[in-house]
Amino acid sequence: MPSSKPTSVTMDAVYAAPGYLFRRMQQIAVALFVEECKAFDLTPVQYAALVAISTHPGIDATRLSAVIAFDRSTLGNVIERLEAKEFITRKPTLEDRRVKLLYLTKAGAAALDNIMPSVEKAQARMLQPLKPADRKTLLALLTQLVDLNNEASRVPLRAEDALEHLGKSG
Amino acid sequence: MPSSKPTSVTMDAVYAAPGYLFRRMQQIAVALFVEECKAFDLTPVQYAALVAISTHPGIDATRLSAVIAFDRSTLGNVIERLEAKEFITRKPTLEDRRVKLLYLTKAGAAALDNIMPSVEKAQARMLQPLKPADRKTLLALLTQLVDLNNEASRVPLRAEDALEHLGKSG
DNA sequence: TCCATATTGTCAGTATGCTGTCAATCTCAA
DNA sequence: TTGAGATTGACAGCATACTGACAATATGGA
Repeated sequence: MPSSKPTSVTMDAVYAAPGYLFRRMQQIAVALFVEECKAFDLTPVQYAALVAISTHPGIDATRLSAVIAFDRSTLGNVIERLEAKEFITRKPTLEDRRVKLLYLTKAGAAALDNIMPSVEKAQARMLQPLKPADRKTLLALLTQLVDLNNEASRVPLRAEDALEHLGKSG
Repeated sequence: MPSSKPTSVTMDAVYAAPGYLFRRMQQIAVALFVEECKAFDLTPVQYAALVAISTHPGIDATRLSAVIAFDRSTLGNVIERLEAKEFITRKPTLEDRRVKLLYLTKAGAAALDNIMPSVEKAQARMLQPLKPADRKTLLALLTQLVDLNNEASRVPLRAEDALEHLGKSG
């Protein structure tokens, strides 16, 4: 039974690794979102962006990326697609000719209203298999962990950044 | 306070949604993995594939996709890259001319040995911010949830599939 | 004012992930 | 044995994600 080779990794070790479990849950979460929301032509990412733009009308792309913890590069394409669907508009500003401010269109606002119940159903389904008490525990620990690990990701969440554009001319 | 408009979503609702938290933790987990393992030229996905091939020498791509819960399409590219790095080899078989069996090369086995400590360090860092007891709780709930939601993802985990190829000629 | 520096949106390149399709091949029942 | 149906690897197309670079523009100090 003993061997001269280094201890080899087993699949069980992989299955028990937090990184593997997070990847798997992300996979599952997206699948459930897509299944519940397929009628609305919005991905989870596009949905989050839409909510942020709805909450912060006139935000610019860089600020938006901080508010939803998205890479700036990735966000460019997301914005492009949301604009193609006519859910948002991009308006240049005279104050700073580099930035383009983002606004929800009527269609975008309507889409948001319509999709909400399905999003909530998807979110509920993710935790459904757990007992209610366990759901609360998991959610609390996860929230805590994401917050404490915020700086570890390339694009940390900066919810406050959303307010910056208000102070510019106000 | 009452309004004729539908209740609008807030960012706080997004931040508290399990789907958002899972996406965020996945982001963080990958960032930590890459940071710890950047010297080894292996992504988390490539690492998992390598472990599975190491554990199941002579597995084919379809079986492999079931063992690590990966889309078959995606896996093709992953295998391609692992082959380009000469960490694995693909060998056609006479029994079934459609399949190509996967084997670790010496370089692949060495890479796996070398990267292991860094992988473990990355995995540990993900949960580091939590109290030890909370880490155990989170891990247990997460394992449970992933298992119970297994069928929800497009590519459910089928760990047993790995053994199928053994029965063929044995 | 002018210039070093920073910021903004964009782009190219790489790597997951998913849907859907296809040709080659295998299997099994009629 | 043969032909319908399943399986396999491959591919095209779309949508995240990240790295690194770039031109246009802004900003603040010398």
